[in-house]
Amino acid sequence: MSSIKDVAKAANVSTATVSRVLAKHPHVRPAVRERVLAAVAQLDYRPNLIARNLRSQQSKTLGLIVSDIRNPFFTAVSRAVEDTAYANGYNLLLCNTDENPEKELLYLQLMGDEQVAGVIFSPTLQTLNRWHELHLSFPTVLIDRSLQSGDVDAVLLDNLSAGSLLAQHVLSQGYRRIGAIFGEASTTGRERQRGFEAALHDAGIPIRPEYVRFVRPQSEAGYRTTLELLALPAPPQVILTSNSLLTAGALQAIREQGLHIPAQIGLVGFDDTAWASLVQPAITVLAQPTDEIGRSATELLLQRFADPQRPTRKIILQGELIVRESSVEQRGRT
Amino acid sequence: MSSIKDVAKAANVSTATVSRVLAKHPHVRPAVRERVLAAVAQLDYRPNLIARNLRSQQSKTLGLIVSDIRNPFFTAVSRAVEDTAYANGYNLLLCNTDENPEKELLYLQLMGDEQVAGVIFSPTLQTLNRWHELHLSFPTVLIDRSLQSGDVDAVLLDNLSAGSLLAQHVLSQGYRRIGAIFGEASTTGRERQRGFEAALHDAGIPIRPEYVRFVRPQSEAGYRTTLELLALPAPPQVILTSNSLLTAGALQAIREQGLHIPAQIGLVGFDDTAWASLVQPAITVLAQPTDEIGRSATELLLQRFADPQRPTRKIILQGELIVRESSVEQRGRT
DNA sequence: AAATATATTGTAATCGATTACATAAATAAT
DNA sequence: ATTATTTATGTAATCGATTACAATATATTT
Repeated sequence: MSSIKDVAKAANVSTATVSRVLAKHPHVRPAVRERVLAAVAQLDYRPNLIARNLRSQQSKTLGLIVSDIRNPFFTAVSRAVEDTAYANGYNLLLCNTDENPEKELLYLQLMGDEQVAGVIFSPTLQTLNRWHELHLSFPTVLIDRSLQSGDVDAVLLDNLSAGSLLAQHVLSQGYRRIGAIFGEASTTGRERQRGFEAALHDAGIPIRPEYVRFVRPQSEAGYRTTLELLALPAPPQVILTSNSLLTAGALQAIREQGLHIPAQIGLVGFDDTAWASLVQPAITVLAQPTDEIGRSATELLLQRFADPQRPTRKIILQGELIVRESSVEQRGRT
Repeated sequence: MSSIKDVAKAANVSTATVSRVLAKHPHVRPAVRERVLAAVAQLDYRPNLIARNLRSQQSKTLGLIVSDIRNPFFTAVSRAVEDTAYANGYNLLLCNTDENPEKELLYLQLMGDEQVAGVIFSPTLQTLNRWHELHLSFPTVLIDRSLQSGDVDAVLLDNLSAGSLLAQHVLSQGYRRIGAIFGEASTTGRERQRGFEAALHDAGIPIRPEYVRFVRPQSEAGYRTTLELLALPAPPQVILTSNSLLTAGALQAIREQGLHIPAQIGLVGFDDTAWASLVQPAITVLAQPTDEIGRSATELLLQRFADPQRPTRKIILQGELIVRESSVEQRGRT
């Protein structure tokens, strides 16, 4: 590994001159520039980024902190984040927190220690509530979840509308007894629930508390809760889930109970995963614009680097309702 | 941000002493240690990892270079890699190459520039062929794909056995006209094919070239190729695919043709994705031990750090055949 | 008590790149 | 031709932590 000193020696100039050539400063004689470039090529010199970072007090690394990269939503977002990051000369440090506030704090601290330029983060409610005690040394863009108060950059789905849209859809299909399973770990579930209930309210449908559940956003919980809902004296005619893991669990439970979708029970969920259109019947979903979420979040962060003073911004993106067979026409039912 | 100098000043000692206290060196008077620790706590001092890395000439970062994190195999592996990395005090830099050899070279170079401690890499055939020209400055563990010659650490599936196992399974189910779609980008597809053909050969079944295809390992190619296979004068009775994206495409094509699985056409594939057991009929798959692959690869890398001289090692893991409904009993067919 | 060993702490070099400042050389202006 | 500018390059400080070496203080041995 050759250093800038080796290049300087080989080109018979000072390290300062080498640095200037590489940084494309003006005021270097063409002849000298050529000598330096030749030495660089000759030695196959590559600047040491660690040294550069130390001196410049900033790195070209972004952090991405999500609960679990295996959640298809985060998988898709992370890919978009990486693409955008690399396109702008940044690399990506990845962390999984499992919705564990302690891990979140640990990783945020790590990001500080690593001197990342900034972080894209999907926090739990707990960490969100302590946000102002944290005093992070780097800018952050929240995704998927956010504070009520608008003092952090964020890219979010319009969860209220999304919840409403899904609810309106099942209502329009004639379903009246509507079960719903939301994630409990984040603000997202709550907001989707509010949209959901608003739609029911607007349609004059009473909300039955026993139909609305908040659980850990995992397949297993979706499975268990669906069985509970189906075991009610008057089970729901359709089940709405607020993330794809819950949907998978619900689907499994419905299958095990031998119920036919959508004739005996409807099913709708969030996130257009690979399998939502592969299962039969295909699942109606509220698709999130994952690519745009990842890209916008990264761009927001880059803009924040460019102007630390500018007012925070919340980007609210709309979901897209993709109607499939799992929630078809049910008019005439009770 | 306070530096070690600030701590030294606050504790009225030299920076060397602060460093010693933090590194838990012996030979520091308890009283001084306390003073330093108090100053550290007081100032909320955290060592600057960049400076530490520069001085120690090594970082605590691993690189993970895969073709696309959205491929469920890599998603699962990456999670295991992260867990193991973090458990050992390392963080993870993530790159997606899209099977593009230029991107691979670029990212390998980046890893060098970032002075990562090591890299876990799933390379294309092209890059593998040029491996010895590369002269990487860091140790590497290959996953999923490898060189014939055993001079790089690697963690691999026993692809030959896996291919055989799947082929034997469909043979045992009475299928005789067997179509197969393999990925073309890597050695993996070739090996699975060799296992596949060996099993057919052992069973005395002739191999029909028109049934065996090599394509880009993507859903779209799986779809197109399946349509081609189904359009043959004597279409295969079962289709074997060598990764989950191909399986998804094949499934879609079969569905579109209105064919019944497994009565009219069987389907088997690789990787036990979330959806393989959710679709109906559930898909028979050769499951890869993704957790173990990720963990082993990371551990292999850590062992390499500990002993750069030790001979390279190839860890060959066995896949598990999970028989589901997509490939049931077909005895009596022609 | 002197000599020797051990414990404790500080000074300063080091990692590799960047850059403020100084200096020298070349050019332009008077 | 002399002075003022501009251009080109080098010297050395800097980023923050680690550590070889030196220096001093304390303890142990004889």
